[in-house]
Amino acid sequence: MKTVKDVSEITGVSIRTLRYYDEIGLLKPTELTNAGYRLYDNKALERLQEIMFFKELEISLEDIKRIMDNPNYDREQVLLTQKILLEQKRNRLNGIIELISDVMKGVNTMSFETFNDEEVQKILDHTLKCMPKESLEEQIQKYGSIEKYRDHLASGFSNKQAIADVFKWYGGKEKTMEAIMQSTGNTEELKQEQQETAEIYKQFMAAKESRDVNAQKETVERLAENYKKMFKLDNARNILLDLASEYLKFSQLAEATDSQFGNGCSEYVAYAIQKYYGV
Amino acid sequence: MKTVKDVSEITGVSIRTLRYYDEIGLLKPTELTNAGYRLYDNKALERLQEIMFFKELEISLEDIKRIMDNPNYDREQVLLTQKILLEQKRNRLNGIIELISDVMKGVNTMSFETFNDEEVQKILDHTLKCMPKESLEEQIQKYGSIEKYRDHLASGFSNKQAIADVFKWYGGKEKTMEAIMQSTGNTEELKQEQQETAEIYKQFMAAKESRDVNAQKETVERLAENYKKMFKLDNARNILLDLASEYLKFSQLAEATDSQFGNGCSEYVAYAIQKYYGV
DNA sequence: TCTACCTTGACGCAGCGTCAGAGTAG
DNA sequence: GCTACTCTGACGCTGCGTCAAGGTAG
Repeated sequence: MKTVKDVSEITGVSIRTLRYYDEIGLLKPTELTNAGYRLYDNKALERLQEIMFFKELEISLEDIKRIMDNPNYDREQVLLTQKILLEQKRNRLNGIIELISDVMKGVNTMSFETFNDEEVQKILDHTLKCMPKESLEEQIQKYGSIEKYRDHLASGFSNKQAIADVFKWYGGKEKTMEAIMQSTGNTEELKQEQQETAEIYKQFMAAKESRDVNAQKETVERLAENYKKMFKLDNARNILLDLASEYLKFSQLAEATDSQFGNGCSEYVAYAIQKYYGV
Repeated sequence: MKTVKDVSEITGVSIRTLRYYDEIGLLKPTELTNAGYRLYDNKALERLQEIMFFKELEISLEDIKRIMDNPNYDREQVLLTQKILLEQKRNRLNGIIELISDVMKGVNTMSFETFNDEEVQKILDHTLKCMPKESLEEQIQKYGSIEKYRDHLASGFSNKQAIADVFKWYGGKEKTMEAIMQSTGNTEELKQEQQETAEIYKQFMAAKESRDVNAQKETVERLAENYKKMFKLDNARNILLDLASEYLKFSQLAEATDSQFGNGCSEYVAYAIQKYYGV
């Protein structure tokens, strides 16, 4: 029979921990002396070893208790679930690590101030100038005059949430301005980008059919690269995650995507993105 | 001026969180009404956005506060530190995930019972039978008789901690027995294994010289593979981590390794292993 | 009697969620 | 006066570390 100190020294588990395990009923001492001293036998030690093993797998004490108290509990199922959970966590960390790396590349600019009027004017000018003639005329038709359309665009800048999202993608005001100013209205380029995007979505549908986990992952990476190029982003994580949640809202965007590439496409892409980034 | 509810709806941050940020001084409301209602202006919203951004990077609220309250605080340094920390976490997860995968392959056996006498006898018989003749004779010289040597070996089985370690490597009793019984005393094989190990350690020293992070990682992987083969393990994580901590104790093993492969070798290998598994 | 153990509380940690009870704005 | 807010406590969660105050074994 060993005292708490013995057990602690043998196993490296702290005395407080032994008390706690007793408290929550995970590891009761084999017996108690008259004075209430805890005594453990070898079986208790073995149980403790097994507890430590599961703890290393980051399984919660409550789950460990469940596993060990029902010998017919499906350990394999528990391990599998735990593995999936840890993979998710790891993927999330990978996403964040990548985000930090990319933020650090352009680390000089991380202010979250909103645009002032002058900057808004500049952006609008640029936007209108770069729009393809046909779509500009279309919009003018729709809004009545170019001034009204301009006001509509400007009103977008009062939508705090939208701006916050954009900042989140770009990491700050300067970057956002820069990206907007660099974007051209080059129709040819636009077409190419659309074609590339279409291909990627087809690739998603193929991965969906074949249930190929690796293909799924690679397609998400391709999509990320594409978004980085298209929007001149350093990092695509946030914008892709926003895209995913938009898809999952059964929004117009989801409908449009599904009707173009097949039913369930948007849902699959959303799922793939979230899985990739561990969300 | 926005109330807590407005801010919560705009940003998705809960009201309780706003109260908490006020409490710890991370985000104070712009002003308070006579009745004590919290009111926030746009600047506060922007600050909140920035807070959310840092929070996404898993930076603690205390650190966020420090970063934001000293504008001349070295953000780049904070990001770098955070990145290293997250990479460490990720590596740890990778190790655990691998461990689970390997445990699941031989999932039938996960009992931590100790050996009974009969089993101990079997193991001892096998060990003695497989030992190269010269070393057996050497040990007999040392201990006086074969019986005494046998007793010495058997006493090793009463060292609970050693057994616990072995079980941790193998995942249970059955596996351990199996591994022991399969191990042969083939001298030729042993020599080859030693040579392979020596090569790996030289590779470590080369990586040490060149400060090549990738080479370091790959060498750890090679070492892991080697251990798996040598000891017929499913997974080498635990045994390598034990090896690392043994090296860091400036033990005999560390001294021997250093004298064979060069000064600082054991320390470097230990560091590489711990880094690889994120410990 | 001295010393090295042992015991049971109880607070603290991070970042809020989730009540309860009471006041306030419109 | 009704409703939808708002406020300030205060406890709970996880897994212990770290005291304090007091009993016990040898």
